[in-house]
Amino acid sequence: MGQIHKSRIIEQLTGELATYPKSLRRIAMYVIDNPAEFGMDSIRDSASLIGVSTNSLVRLAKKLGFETYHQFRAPFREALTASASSGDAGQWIGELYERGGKERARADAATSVMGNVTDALRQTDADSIALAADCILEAKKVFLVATRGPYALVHYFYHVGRIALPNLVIAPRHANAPVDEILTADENDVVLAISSMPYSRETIDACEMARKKGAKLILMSDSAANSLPLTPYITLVSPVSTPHYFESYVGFFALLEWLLTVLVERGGEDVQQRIQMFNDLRSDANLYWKM
Amino acid sequence: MGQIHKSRIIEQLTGELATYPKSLRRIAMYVIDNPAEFGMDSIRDSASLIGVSTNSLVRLAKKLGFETYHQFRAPFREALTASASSGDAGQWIGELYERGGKERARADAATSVMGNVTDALRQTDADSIALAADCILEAKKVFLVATRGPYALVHYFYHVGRIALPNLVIAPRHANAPVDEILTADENDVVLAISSMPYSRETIDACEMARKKGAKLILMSDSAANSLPLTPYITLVSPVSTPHYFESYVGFFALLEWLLTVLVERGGEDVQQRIQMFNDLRSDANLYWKM
DNA sequence: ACGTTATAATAACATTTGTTTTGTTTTTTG
DNA sequence: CAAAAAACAAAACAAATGTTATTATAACGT
Repeated sequence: MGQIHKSRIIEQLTGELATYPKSLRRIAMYVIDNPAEFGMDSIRDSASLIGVSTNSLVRLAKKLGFETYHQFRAPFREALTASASSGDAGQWIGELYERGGKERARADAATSVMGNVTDALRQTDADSIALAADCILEAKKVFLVATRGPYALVHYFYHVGRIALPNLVIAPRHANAPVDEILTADENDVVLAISSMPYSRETIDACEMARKKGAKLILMSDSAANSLPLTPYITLVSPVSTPHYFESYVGFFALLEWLLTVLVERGGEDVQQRIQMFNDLRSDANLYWKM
Repeated sequence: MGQIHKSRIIEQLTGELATYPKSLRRIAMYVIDNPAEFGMDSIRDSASLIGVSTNSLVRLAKKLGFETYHQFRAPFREALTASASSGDAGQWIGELYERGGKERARADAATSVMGNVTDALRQTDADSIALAADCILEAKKVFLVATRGPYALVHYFYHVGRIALPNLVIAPRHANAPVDEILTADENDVVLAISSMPYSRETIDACEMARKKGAKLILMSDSAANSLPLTPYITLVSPVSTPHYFESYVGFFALLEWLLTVLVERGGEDVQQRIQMFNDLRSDANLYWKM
């Protein structure tokens, strides 16, 4: 019951986000991206984390039709306890912790990495992936846009995906800016962009150009709310946070592999034949080591 | 982190349960059986649900060594938010599977991605990672070798790692074969190679050259046994198998992020300062999008 | 049985949390 | 540009939550 209400609230927030004034919008974005923390924290904690006053939270609750802030937060709390009761997939991590010492550090690292992967897979629904796959399969051209860290992800996607799809283009190539490639895009094309907050300006420029040209935008980001101004056709969300000094993209990587899987599936017989052909050609060309 | 503390507390409660007096025992049983509710509810709610007074809960907290009831409950709260974001991938996959048909294939994809990450982290012990990190930190130069799919992994490792380590070199560069770079390697250097069966001949050539020059070889592979002829100094193993037509490198990716984490940890203060400096320079240079 | 100690409930207290009020700033409208 | 309306933060207020003190009860040893 609570689950449903929670998702309905998030849906409403997402839809009405654009019409909200400054503070309420910041709250809505925070709630959309951090439903668990929002459910757990007190009104003061949430307010200070978001950077607004407490009664801004109360006003948003009233605006959404709730009598009190309590009623607004309640569905998020129920969702928390509901999700906690189901399976413990990562029990082995806890056992690691028991051993202490280096194993404990390993448990921390594993928790963080595993958490991002499972979160990415759980938050993304199969329909979004399927829709993205269909878009990509139907597109005339697919531009892959990313800079810095996520560029490696795009490279991987290109390397595997081009076997199935002859129409992939990595956007920043030939020492160009990404936007230079997107100039040739049109409404038959798809742009797949990967970036996390704070967004790379180059990537955003490319996304905006893509929308202007009428191409469909598939965005992989760590925040659904922050990406709304770009009006993506599909948004695939994965967390990137770690307890350390850099961001973790393993969640994105997992999503990309899932997307590749679905692409091959939906591509049908001929795609699978193409893959087989590639592999055959490679071993003929003495690309593999013989022991 | 919270997950782990929570399970330790529950373990303690379970063990000492028999020695507790009546009220404390009732509380302990309740907490063991209803950790989620206990984490969510207020002290009065829990007390009335259990049928004891509020300060019985406080006494139990003190008995367990906590300063306050808050500290006693905190791990359970953290575990709640943690499980909401990462806990029940298994359940979610199970639901997909129930639907049958195409949904079942998608469940398989998610299962295999998750499984590869889990196995990679579980099979690799912390000592190997720590040893690899020390080798890399002490090396004069570190050559990163990979071709095709894994090249994206090396690119990512380079992108993040060069912030901490100024001595990284991607081996296949300037349209060279990997082995061309390795020609300059010596016994003070380390070669980090990534490849899965069947091994890329180019990568293997580079590895053999590295050994001949006296450099230490760190190999990431899907098989420890098959890599033995290369006499690697350290072998990091992750499965790459999927039920589909291509290999999954998400396990390697997870291992690399773990290695990066340990590198930053062991690199100490100056490495962390370098990372901060990089980030500052980037935002100064208008590389990030302002909303 | 008696006194002592441990355990527990009640109630008083202090802190935190949610709500409402007030005044100021920002935005909108004429 | 000025007036009105909306949005907001700060602070006052009330309710809840957590903590401590007091008192009563149960368990234990001599």
